[in-house]
Amino acid sequence: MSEIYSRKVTCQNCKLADLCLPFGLQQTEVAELSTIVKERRPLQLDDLLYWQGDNCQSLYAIKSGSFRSFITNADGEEQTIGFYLPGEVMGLDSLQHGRFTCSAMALETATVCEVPLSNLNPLCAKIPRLQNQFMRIMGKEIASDHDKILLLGHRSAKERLATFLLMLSQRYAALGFSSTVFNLTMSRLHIANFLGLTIETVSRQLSYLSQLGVITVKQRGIQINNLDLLKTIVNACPAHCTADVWAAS
Amino acid sequence: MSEIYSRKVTCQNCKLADLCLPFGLQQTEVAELSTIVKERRPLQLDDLLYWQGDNCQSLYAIKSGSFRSFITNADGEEQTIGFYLPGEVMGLDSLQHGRFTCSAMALETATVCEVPLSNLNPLCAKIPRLQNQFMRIMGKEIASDHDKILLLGHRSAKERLATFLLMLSQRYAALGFSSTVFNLTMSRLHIANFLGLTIETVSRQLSYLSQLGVITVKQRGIQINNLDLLKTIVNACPAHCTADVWAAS
DNA sequence: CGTACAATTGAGAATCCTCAAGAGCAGTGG
DNA sequence: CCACTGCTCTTGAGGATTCTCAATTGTACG
Repeated sequence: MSEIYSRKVTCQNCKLADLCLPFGLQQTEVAELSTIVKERRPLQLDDLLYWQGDNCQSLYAIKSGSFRSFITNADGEEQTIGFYLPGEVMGLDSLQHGRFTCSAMALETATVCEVPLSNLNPLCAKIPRLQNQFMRIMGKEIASDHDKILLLGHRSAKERLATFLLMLSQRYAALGFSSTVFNLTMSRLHIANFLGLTIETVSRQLSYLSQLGVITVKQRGIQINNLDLLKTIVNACPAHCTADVWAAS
Repeated sequence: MSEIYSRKVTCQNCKLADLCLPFGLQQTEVAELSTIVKERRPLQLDDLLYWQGDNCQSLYAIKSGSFRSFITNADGEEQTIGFYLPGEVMGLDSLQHGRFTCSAMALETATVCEVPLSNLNPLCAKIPRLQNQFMRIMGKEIASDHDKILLLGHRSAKERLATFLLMLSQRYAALGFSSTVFNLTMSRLHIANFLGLTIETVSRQLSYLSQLGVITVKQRGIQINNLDLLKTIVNACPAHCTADVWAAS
């Protein structure tokens, strides 16, 4: 571990560059961006990256590991808003008033690149390509949030689970990982909390998908056996469809 | 009508400036911004401002009226993502790939200011305050979407309706309109579609809130009689609470 | 090996949906 | 002015999905 962190890590040699702020930039521009990245910070499981209400000085790009963002309501209940994987940028919700509107917690050992806003803004003005990429990242966050709104507003428990797995699959694929075999870094409770379901319902739907043969579940381990069928369930499964209908296809 | 549109409309004399892109800018900067606003376009009920999949050349700031944004799925079903009021900017979801990921339709007679991206980006680089305000607007969109995710994932039908009305109330208040008396510009169907409910449930919950005396409903007309109680329902109403509990407070 | 925690499975209850009918309102035409 | 039509909205009854409560199983860790 220490060997990894002693080696100088820059945006130039980062494998995630194409998903992150450097995408589309020229070599010299990436180098310039790299100079403003303040710190590569390691975190452990359940470490808080930032807390709801904190003053936001920086955005955070995930270099490794995964995070959960959540809002704590007046009763102290945590309500999960989303999950973040490497290459994704966290903290964009704070740009409205300069304060984080949610908290971010590490789901496993993780590292983040801290990008101070006081440096990023001038650099965006100087490098139009960076400005464009930052816009793309914000647009992606908004489009992704719209997908979540669709998911929560218009899908049954079965579809929510299928969609959740498919989204993870696609995000892992974009990272160069397997799209069919991966480990969930979040607990059933976090999944349930995110999908607006109970852990029992999450467990039941996972069992159901497992019985169909679409996936194999072994604790946090997920294997997708039939990606096409999973997509079919995501797109067209009406609330009243039965197991038999889908088993037949 | 023609009289209004013949008069030169600029960002400088726009009453919504403080909610929109000009906020925080100096006089000369507002004037400069105003020159890139291409067109003030009037629309009628059910007119499409843009269509899902269209190439996005411009963002649209609402000057008057209201809009509904929605995604059409493979089966042709419309799924409402959100509602937009004057001073709000539409089209931010398209910044990821340059194409609109949803459609926008006028809920009533409306006018929008078209802001070409090809002009806005260079101007942001030139005017840091505009850059900052644009960031704030995008942050607001993201924070607002997070609120919707919370609403749909963690709230009962009763709370969803109460929250929906409270959010509208606050947005109207920000516009200088009454926060307690307003007309819904969207049908029950659109509300239901947005909240992930059926129109029957929406109607029932409105009746319920009406019986409690919290609101008075007359078709599209809404009057909030007890804003505090409405907020109480929004914040703390567990799924199993009964009418009596709330009537007592 | 025992404890603590996470996850699964089952049975009954509550919420919300589906289907159906009726009421209210706007617009049209006689 | 009134009846008719079409539409939106409301209200009711029964059914389906999901939640709640409870017990069991499985896994990790000391």
